[in-house]
Amino acid sequence: MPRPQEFDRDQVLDAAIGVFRQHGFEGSSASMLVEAMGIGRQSLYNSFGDKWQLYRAAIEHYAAGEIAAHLAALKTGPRAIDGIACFLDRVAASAQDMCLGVSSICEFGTTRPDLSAIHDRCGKILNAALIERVRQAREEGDLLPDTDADDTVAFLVSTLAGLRVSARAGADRKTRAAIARAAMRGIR
Amino acid sequence: MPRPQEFDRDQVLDAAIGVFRQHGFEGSSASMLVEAMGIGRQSLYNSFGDKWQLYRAAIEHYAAGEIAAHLAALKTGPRAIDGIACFLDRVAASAQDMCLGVSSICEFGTTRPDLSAIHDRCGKILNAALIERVRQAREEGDLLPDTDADDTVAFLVSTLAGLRVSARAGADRKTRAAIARAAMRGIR
DNA sequence: CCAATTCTGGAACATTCATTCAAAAACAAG
DNA sequence: CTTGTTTTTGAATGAATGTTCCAGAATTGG
Repeated sequence: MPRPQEFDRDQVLDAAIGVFRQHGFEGSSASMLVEAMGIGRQSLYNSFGDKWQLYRAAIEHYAAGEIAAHLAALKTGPRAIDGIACFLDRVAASAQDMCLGVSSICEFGTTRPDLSAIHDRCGKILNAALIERVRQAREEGDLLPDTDADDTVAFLVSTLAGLRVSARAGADRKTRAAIARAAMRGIR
Repeated sequence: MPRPQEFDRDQVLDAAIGVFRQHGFEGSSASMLVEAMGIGRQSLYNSFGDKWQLYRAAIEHYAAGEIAAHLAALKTGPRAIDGIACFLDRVAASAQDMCLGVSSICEFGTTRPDLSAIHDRCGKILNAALIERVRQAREEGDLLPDTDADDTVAFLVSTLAGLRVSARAGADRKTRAAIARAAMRGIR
Protein backbone atom coordinates (compact mmCIF):
# COMPACT_ATOMS: atom_id res chain seq x y z
CA MET A 1 0.00 0.00 0.00
CA PRO A 2 2.78 2.51 0.36
CA ARG A 3 3.19 5.15 -2.26
CA PRO A 4 6.20 4.30 -4.39
CA GLN A 5 9.29 6.46 -4.53
CA GLU A 6 9.17 8.77 -7.51
CA PHE A 7 12.89 9.11 -8.14
CA ASP A 8 15.58 6.63 -9.07
CA ARG A 9 18.07 6.23 -6.26
CA ASP A 10 21.09 5.76 -8.51
CA GLN A 11 20.11 8.73 -10.59
CA VAL A 12 19.83 11.21 -7.73
CA LEU A 13 22.99 9.73 -6.29
CA ASP A 14 24.79 10.56 -9.52
CA ALA A 15 23.57 14.13 -9.21
CA ALA A 16 24.89 14.29 -5.66
CA ILE A 17 28.20 12.89 -6.87
CA GLY A 18 28.42 15.73 -9.37
CA VAL A 19 28.03 18.30 -6.61
CA PHE A 20 30.50 16.62 -4.25
CA ARG A 21 33.08 16.25 -7.02
CA GLN A 22 32.94 19.93 -7.72
CA HIS A 23 32.78 21.36 -4.23
CA GLY A 24 33.88 18.66 -1.80
CA PHE A 25 31.90 17.71 1.27
CA GLU A 26 32.18 20.90 3.28
CA GLY A 27 31.68 23.05 0.22
CA SER A 28 28.43 21.33 -0.72
CA SER A 29 25.37 22.66 1.06
CA ALA A 30 22.15 20.77 1.54
CA SER A 31 20.40 23.29 -0.69
CA MET A 32 22.85 22.71 -3.53
CA LEU A 33 22.37 18.98 -3.20
CA VAL A 34 18.59 19.20 -3.08
CA GLU A 35 18.51 21.39 -6.14
CA ALA A 36 20.92 19.24 -8.14
CA MET A 37 19.22 16.00 -7.16
CA GLY A 38 15.81 17.39 -7.99
CA ILE A 39 14.08 16.01 -4.91
CA GLY A 40 12.66 17.54 -1.77
CA ARG A 41 14.75 18.09 1.30
CA GLN A 42 12.67 15.67 3.27
CA SER A 43 13.04 12.99 0.62
CA LEU A 44 16.79 13.40 0.86
CA TYR A 45 16.80 12.90 4.60
CA ASN A 46 14.30 10.06 4.40
CA SER A 47 16.30 8.21 1.78
CA PHE A 48 19.87 8.86 2.89
CA GLY A 49 19.79 9.82 6.56
CA ASP A 50 21.93 12.93 6.63
CA LYS A 51 24.52 14.76 4.60
CA TRP A 52 27.40 12.60 5.76
CA GLN A 53 25.64 9.35 4.99
CA LEU A 54 24.71 10.72 1.59
CA TYR A 55 28.37 11.55 1.08
CA ARG A 56 29.39 8.02 1.95
CA ALA A 57 26.73 6.58 -0.34
CA ALA A 58 27.92 8.85 -3.13
CA ILE A 59 31.53 7.78 -2.67
CA GLU A 60 30.57 4.15 -2.59
CA HIS A 61 28.51 4.50 -5.75
CA TYR A 62 31.25 6.46 -7.46
CA ALA A 63 33.93 3.99 -6.41
CA ALA A 64 31.94 1.06 -7.74
CA GLY A 65 31.74 2.60 -11.18
CA GLU A 66 35.32 3.75 -11.13
CA ILE A 67 36.65 0.36 -10.08
CA ALA A 68 34.63 -1.35 -12.78
CA ALA A 69 36.17 0.96 -15.37
CA HIS A 70 39.65 0.34 -13.98
CA LEU A 71 39.22 -3.42 -14.07
CA ALA A 72 37.86 -3.29 -17.59
CA ALA A 73 40.83 -1.22 -18.76
CA LEU A 74 43.26 -3.56 -17.05
CA LYS A 75 41.85 -6.50 -18.98
CA THR A 76 42.66 -5.08 -22.43
CA GLY A 77 45.57 -5.86 -24.70
CA PRO A 78 47.28 -9.03 -25.65
CA ARG A 79 49.77 -8.69 -22.80
CA ALA A 80 49.39 -7.51 -19.22
CA ILE A 81 51.54 -4.44 -19.87
CA ASP A 82 48.96 -3.27 -22.39
CA GLY A 83 46.25 -3.44 -19.76
CA ILE A 84 48.33 -1.37 -17.37
CA ALA A 85 49.00 1.21 -20.07
CA CYS A 86 45.32 1.29 -20.94
CA PHE A 87 44.47 1.81 -17.29
CA LEU A 88 46.70 4.88 -17.10
CA ASP A 89 45.56 6.20 -20.46
CA ARG A 90 41.94 6.02 -19.41
CA VAL A 91 42.69 7.94 -16.23
CA ALA A 92 44.61 10.56 -18.21
CA ALA A 93 41.77 10.90 -20.69
CA SER A 94 38.91 11.08 -18.19
CA ALA A 95 40.34 13.39 -15.58
CA GLN A 96 38.56 16.63 -16.43
CA ASP A 97 36.16 16.28 -13.53
CA MET A 98 37.61 15.95 -10.08
CA CYS A 99 37.89 12.43 -8.70
CA LEU A 100 35.72 11.93 -5.67
CA GLY A 101 38.18 9.48 -4.15
CA VAL A 102 41.13 11.86 -4.38
CA SER A 103 38.92 14.71 -3.20
CA SER A 104 37.74 12.85 -0.12
CA ILE A 105 41.28 11.79 0.77
CA CYS A 106 42.54 15.34 0.44
CA GLU A 107 39.67 16.67 2.50
CA PHE A 108 39.66 14.13 5.33
CA GLY A 109 42.82 12.03 5.02
CA THR A 110 42.49 9.15 7.44
CA THR A 111 40.62 11.07 10.12
CA ARG A 112 37.20 9.50 9.54
CA PRO A 113 37.21 5.79 10.24
CA ASP A 114 34.05 5.06 8.30
CA LEU A 115 35.46 6.87 5.28
CA SER A 116 38.79 5.10 5.56
CA ALA A 117 36.92 1.82 5.68
CA ILE A 118 35.43 2.55 2.27
CA HIS A 119 38.78 3.63 0.91
CA ASP A 120 40.45 0.52 2.22
CA ARG A 121 37.82 -1.79 0.86
CA CYS A 122 37.85 -0.24 -2.61
CA GLY A 123 41.61 0.18 -2.56
CA LYS A 124 42.06 -3.51 -1.82
CA ILE A 125 40.06 -4.52 -4.87
CA LEU A 126 41.96 -2.21 -7.21
CA ASN A 127 45.29 -3.12 -5.64
CA ALA A 128 44.64 -6.82 -6.01
CA ALA A 129 43.83 -6.43 -9.69
CA LEU A 130 46.87 -4.25 -10.25
CA ILE A 131 49.21 -6.60 -8.43
CA GLU A 132 48.00 -9.55 -10.43
CA ARG A 133 48.52 -7.66 -13.66
CA VAL A 134 51.95 -6.42 -12.60
CA ARG A 135 53.09 -9.95 -11.69
CA GLN A 136 51.80 -11.20 -14.98
CA ALA A 137 53.59 -8.49 -16.92
CA ARG A 138 56.78 -9.34 -15.12
CA GLU A 139 56.43 -13.00 -16.03
CA GLU A 140 55.90 -11.95 -19.60
CA GLY A 141 59.18 -10.09 -19.45
CA ASP A 142 57.75 -6.61 -19.92
CA LEU A 143 58.67 -5.32 -16.46
CA LEU A 144 61.89 -4.92 -14.54
CA PRO A 145 62.38 -8.20 -12.68
CA ASP A 146 64.05 -6.76 -9.59
CA THR A 147 61.27 -4.46 -8.41
CA ASP A 148 58.69 -5.09 -5.72
CA ALA A 149 55.17 -5.56 -7.07
CA ASP A 150 53.65 -3.67 -4.13
CA ASP A 151 55.89 -0.70 -4.78
CA THR A 152 55.05 -0.72 -8.45
CA VAL A 153 51.35 -0.70 -7.67
CA ALA A 154 51.82 2.11 -5.15
CA PHE A 155 53.55 4.09 -7.88
CA LEU A 156 50.71 3.46 -10.30
CA VAL A 157 48.13 4.59 -7.78
CA SER A 158 50.23 7.63 -6.95
CA THR A 159 50.36 8.43 -10.65
CA LEU A 160 46.60 8.10 -10.79
CA ALA A 161 46.24 10.70 -8.06
CA GLY A 162 48.89 12.93 -9.58
CA LEU A 163 47.15 12.86 -12.93
CA ARG A 164 43.85 13.87 -11.44
CA VAL A 165 45.29 16.66 -9.35
CA SER A 166 47.18 17.90 -12.40
CA ALA A 167 43.96 17.89 -14.39
CA ARG A 168 42.20 19.81 -11.63
CA ALA A 169 45.03 22.33 -11.79
CA GLY A 170 44.42 22.79 -15.48
CA ALA A 171 46.75 20.35 -17.26
CA ASP A 172 45.51 19.67 -20.78
CA ARG A 173 44.95 16.26 -22.25
CA LYS A 174 48.21 16.07 -24.14
CA THR A 175 50.21 16.84 -21.05
CA ARG A 176 48.25 14.22 -19.12
CA ALA A 177 48.99 11.65 -21.80
CA ALA A 178 52.67 12.50 -21.55
CA ILE A 179 52.54 11.98 -17.80
CA ALA A 180 50.99 8.57 -18.28
CA ARG A 181 53.68 7.67 -20.79
CA ALA A 182 56.45 8.74 -18.42
CA ALA A 183 54.91 6.66 -15.68
CA MET A 184 54.90 3.59 -17.91
CA ARG A 185 58.58 4.18 -18.53
CA GLY A 186 59.06 4.20 -14.77
CA ILE A 187 57.89 0.66 -14.22
CA ARG A 188 59.25 -0.97 -17.31
CA MET B 1 52.64 56.44 18.95
CA PRO B 2 50.72 53.38 17.96
CA ARG B 3 50.85 50.38 20.17
CA PRO B 4 52.94 47.80 18.34
CA GLN B 5 51.54 44.53 17.18
CA GLU B 6 52.10 41.95 19.86
CA PHE B 7 52.20 38.93 17.62
CA ASP B 8 54.54 38.01 14.83
CA ARG B 9 52.70 37.98 11.55
CA ASP B 10 54.65 35.08 10.12
CA GLN B 11 54.17 33.08 13.27
CA VAL B 12 50.40 33.38 13.43
CA LEU B 13 50.31 32.78 9.69
CA ASP B 14 52.13 29.51 10.27
CA ALA B 15 49.50 28.55 12.80
CA ALA B 16 46.77 29.34 10.30
CA ILE B 17 48.61 27.27 7.72
CA GLY B 18 48.53 24.34 10.11
CA VAL B 19 44.75 24.58 10.41
CA PHE B 20 44.17 25.00 6.69
CA ARG B 21 46.45 22.08 5.86
CA GLN B 22 44.50 19.81 8.10
CA HIS B 23 40.95 20.89 7.34
CA GLY B 24 41.00 22.82 4.08
CA PHE B 25 39.38 26.21 3.66
CA GLU B 26 35.72 25.29 4.11
CA GLY B 27 36.53 22.92 6.95
CA SER B 28 38.39 25.58 8.94
CA SER B 29 36.16 27.80 11.05
CA ALA B 30 37.05 31.25 12.27
CA SER B 31 37.01 29.94 15.82
CA MET B 32 39.50 27.20 15.01
CA LEU B 33 41.78 29.73 13.37
CA VAL B 34 41.55 32.22 16.21
CA GLU B 35 42.33 29.54 18.75
CA ALA B 36 45.25 28.09 16.81
CA MET B 37 46.72 31.48 15.99
CA GLY B 38 46.44 32.62 19.57
CA ILE B 39 45.13 36.07 18.75
CA GLY B 40 41.79 37.79 19.18
CA ARG B 41 39.12 37.63 16.53
CA GLN B 42 39.37 41.33 15.99
CA SER B 43 43.13 41.21 15.53
CA LEU B 44 42.63 38.56 12.89
CA TYR B 45 40.18 40.67 10.92
CA ASN B 46 42.26 43.80 11.40
CA SER B 47 45.43 42.15 10.19
CA PHE B 48 44.15 39.95 7.40
CA GLY B 49 40.79 41.29 6.27
CA ASP B 50 38.63 38.21 6.21
CA LYS B 51 38.89 34.45 6.10
CA TRP B 52 39.49 34.26 2.38
CA GLN B 53 42.26 36.83 2.43
CA LEU B 54 43.83 35.01 5.33
CA TYR B 55 43.66 31.84 3.28
CA ARG B 56 45.40 33.51 0.38
CA ALA B 57 48.05 34.95 2.67
CA ALA B 58 48.58 31.51 4.19
CA ILE B 59 48.98 29.90 0.80
CA GLU B 60 51.37 32.57 -0.33
CA HIS B 61 53.46 32.19 2.80
CA TYR B 62 53.40 28.42 2.54
CA ALA B 63 54.32 28.48 -1.13
CA ALA B 64 57.26 30.78 -0.50
CA GLY B 65 58.75 28.35 2.00
CA GLU B 66 57.97 25.34 -0.11
CA ILE B 67 59.50 26.82 -3.23
CA ALA B 68 62.63 27.77 -1.35
CA ALA B 69 62.98 24.19 -0.14
CA HIS B 70 62.41 22.85 -3.65
CA LEU B 71 65.01 25.14 -5.15
CA ALA B 72 67.52 24.25 -2.46
CA ALA B 73 66.98 20.55 -3.07
CA LEU B 74 67.34 21.02 -6.81
CA LYS B 75 70.73 22.62 -6.33
CA THR B 76 72.30 19.60 -4.63
CA GLY B 77 74.49 16.93 -6.10
CA PRO B 78 77.40 17.02 -8.47
CA ARG B 79 75.08 16.55 -11.44
CA ALA B 80 71.65 17.95 -12.26
CA ILE B 81 70.06 14.52 -12.02
CA ASP B 82 71.09 14.37 -8.36
CA GLY B 83 69.26 17.60 -7.69
CA ILE B 84 66.11 16.25 -9.30
CA ALA B 85 66.35 13.05 -7.27
CA CYS B 86 66.90 15.06 -4.11
CA PHE B 87 63.86 17.17 -4.93
CA LEU B 88 61.66 14.09 -5.14
CA ASP B 89 63.23 12.48 -2.08
CA ARG B 90 62.55 15.54 0.00
CA VAL B 91 58.92 15.56 -1.07
CA ALA B 92 58.62 11.87 -0.27
CA ALA B 93 60.20 12.36 3.13
CA SER B 94 58.23 15.46 4.16
CA ALA B 95 54.76 14.50 3.06
CA GLN B 96 53.18 13.54 6.37
CA ASP B 97 51.24 16.78 6.61
CA MET B 98 48.94 17.67 3.79
CA CYS B 99 50.30 20.07 1.20
CA LEU B 100 48.40 23.33 1.15
CA GLY B 101 48.95 23.74 -2.57
CA VAL B 102 47.52 20.35 -3.45
CA SER B 103 44.72 20.88 -0.97
CA SER B 104 43.70 24.22 -2.42
CA ILE B 105 43.78 22.85 -5.96
CA CYS B 106 41.62 19.90 -4.99
CA GLU B 107 39.19 22.14 -3.16
CA PHE B 108 38.84 24.92 -5.72
CA GLY B 109 40.49 23.79 -8.93
CA THR B 110 40.67 26.79 -11.23
CA THR B 111 37.38 28.33 -10.14
CA ARG B 112 38.86 31.20 -8.12
CA PRO B 113 40.85 33.56 -10.30
CA ASP B 114 42.77 35.14 -7.44
CA LEU B 115 43.77 31.69 -6.20
CA SER B 116 44.77 30.56 -9.66
CA ALA B 117 46.90 33.66 -9.96
CA ILE B 118 48.90 32.58 -6.92
CA HIS B 119 49.20 29.05 -8.23
CA ASP B 120 50.35 30.25 -11.61
CA ARG B 121 52.90 32.62 -10.19
CA CYS B 122 54.41 30.04 -7.85
CA GLY B 123 54.11 27.29 -10.44
CA LYS B 124 56.07 29.36 -12.94
CA ILE B 125 58.98 29.75 -10.55
CA LEU B 126 59.16 26.06 -9.74
CA ASN B 127 58.65 25.07 -13.37
CA ALA B 128 61.43 27.34 -14.54
CA ALA B 129 63.86 25.84 -12.05
CA LEU B 130 62.81 22.32 -12.95
CA ILE B 131 63.08 22.92 -16.67
CA GLU B 132 66.53 24.36 -16.31
CA ARG B 133 67.64 21.39 -14.27
CA VAL B 134 66.05 18.91 -16.67
CA ARG B 135 67.77 20.50 -19.64
CA GLN B 136 71.04 20.44 -17.82
CA ALA B 137 70.63 16.79 -16.89
CA ARG B 138 69.91 15.98 -20.48
CA GLU B 139 73.05 17.74 -21.62
CA GLU B 140 74.97 15.75 -19.05
CA GLY B 141 73.62 12.61 -20.62
CA ASP B 142 71.60 11.45 -17.61
CA LEU B 143 68.19 11.83 -19.25
CA LEU B 144 66.51 10.39 -22.30
CA PRO B 145 67.38 12.77 -25.15
CA ASP B 146 64.15 12.39 -27.09
CA THR B 147 61.69 13.61 -24.46
CA ASP B 148 60.12 17.03 -24.14
CA ALA B 149 61.41 18.99 -21.16
CA ASP B 150 57.97 20.46 -20.47
CA ASP B 151 56.44 17.00 -20.35
CA THR B 152 59.15 15.76 -18.04
CA VAL B 153 58.52 18.65 -15.67
CA ALA B 154 54.77 18.04 -15.80
CA PHE B 155 55.45 14.45 -14.84
CA LEU B 156 57.64 15.52 -11.94
CA VAL B 157 55.00 17.89 -10.63
CA SER B 158 52.36 15.23 -11.06
CA THR B 159 54.53 12.87 -9.04
CA LEU B 160 54.82 15.54 -6.38
CA ALA B 161 51.05 15.71 -6.10
CA GLY B 162 50.68 11.93 -6.24
CA LEU B 163 53.18 11.51 -3.44
CA ARG B 164 51.38 13.94 -1.21
CA VAL B 165 47.97 12.48 -1.85
CA SER B 166 49.38 9.00 -1.21
CA ALA B 167 50.82 10.23 2.06
CA ARG B 168 47.48 11.73 3.03
CA ALA B 169 45.93 8.36 2.28
CA GLY B 170 48.34 6.69 4.67
CA ALA B 171 51.31 5.56 2.57
CA ASP B 172 54.36 5.03 4.77
CA ARG B 173 57.75 6.54 4.17
CA LYS B 174 59.26 3.49 2.56
CA THR B 175 56.47 3.26 0.04
CA ARG B 176 56.82 6.96 -0.72
CA ALA B 177 60.54 6.54 -1.30
CA ALA B 178 59.81 3.69 -3.71
CA ILE B 179 57.39 5.92 -5.59
CA ALA B 180 60.05 8.60 -5.91
CA ARG B 181 62.51 6.01 -7.18
CA ALA B 182 60.07 4.73 -9.79
CA ALA B 183 59.45 8.28 -10.96
CA MET B 184 63.16 8.83 -11.42
CA ARG B 185 63.26 5.72 -13.55
CA GLY B 186 60.49 7.24 -15.63
CA ILE B 187 62.48 10.24 -16.78
CA ARG B 188 65.87 8.66 -17.12
C1' DC C 1 51.64 63.09 31.97
C1' DC C 2 49.13 63.32 27.50
C1' DA C 3 47.51 61.94 23.32
C1' DA C 4 47.15 58.84 19.77
C1' DT C 5 46.70 54.42 18.26
C1' DT C 6 46.04 49.56 18.47
C1' DC C 7 45.41 45.44 20.80
C1' DT C 8 42.17 42.60 23.54
C1' DG C 9 37.90 40.40 24.92
C1' DG C 10 33.09 39.91 24.79
C1' DA C 11 28.88 40.71 23.18
C1' DA C 12 26.00 41.31 19.17
C1' DC C 13 24.84 40.90 14.12
C1' DA C 14 22.70 38.85 10.24
C1' DT C 15 23.09 34.88 7.52
C1' DT C 16 23.49 30.36 6.48
C1' DC C 17 23.69 25.80 7.92
C1' DA C 18 21.81 20.97 8.59
C1' DT C 19 17.88 19.06 10.17
C1' DT C 20 12.96 18.38 11.59
C1' DC C 21 7.99 19.32 12.17
C1' DA C 22 3.35 19.30 10.29
C1' DA C 23 0.04 19.29 7.00
C1' DA C 24 -1.25 18.15 2.27
C1' DA C 25 -1.14 15.23 -1.62
C1' DA C 26 -0.48 10.78 -4.01
C1' DC C 27 -0.73 6.26 -4.49
C1' DA C 28 -1.69 0.97 -3.57
C1' DA C 29 -4.60 -2.53 -1.55
C1' DG C 30 -8.95 -4.03 0.32
C1' DC D 1 -14.51 4.64 -2.09
C1' DT D 2 -11.96 4.05 1.92
C1' DT D 3 -8.02 3.20 4.56
C1' DG D 4 -3.20 3.10 5.43
C1' DT D 5 1.18 4.43 4.28
C1' DT D 6 4.58 7.34 2.13
C1' DT D 7 6.10 11.06 -0.51
C1' DT D 8 6.13 15.67 -1.00
C1' DT D 9 6.10 20.49 0.07
C1' DG D 10 7.04 24.53 2.70
C1' DA D 11 7.75 26.48 6.83
C1' DA D 12 10.26 26.37 11.16
C1' DT D 13 14.04 25.09 14.33
C1' DG D 14 18.23 25.79 16.73
C1' DA D 15 22.94 25.81 16.15
C1' DA D 16 26.98 27.55 13.92
C1' DT D 17 28.84 30.45 10.55
C1' DG D 18 31.70 34.81 9.33
C1' DT D 19 31.87 39.38 10.65
C1' DT D 20 31.39 43.80 13.23
C1' DC D 21 30.52 46.86 17.04
C1' DC D 22 31.88 48.46 21.40
C1' DA D 23 34.41 49.51 25.62
C1' DG D 24 38.60 48.96 28.13
C1' DA D 25 43.47 48.10 28.53
C1' DA D 26 48.06 48.73 26.76
C1' DT D 27 51.83 50.90 24.79
C1' DT D 28 54.45 54.31 22.23
C1' DG D 29 55.93 59.28 20.96
C1' DG D 30 55.65 63.95 22.29
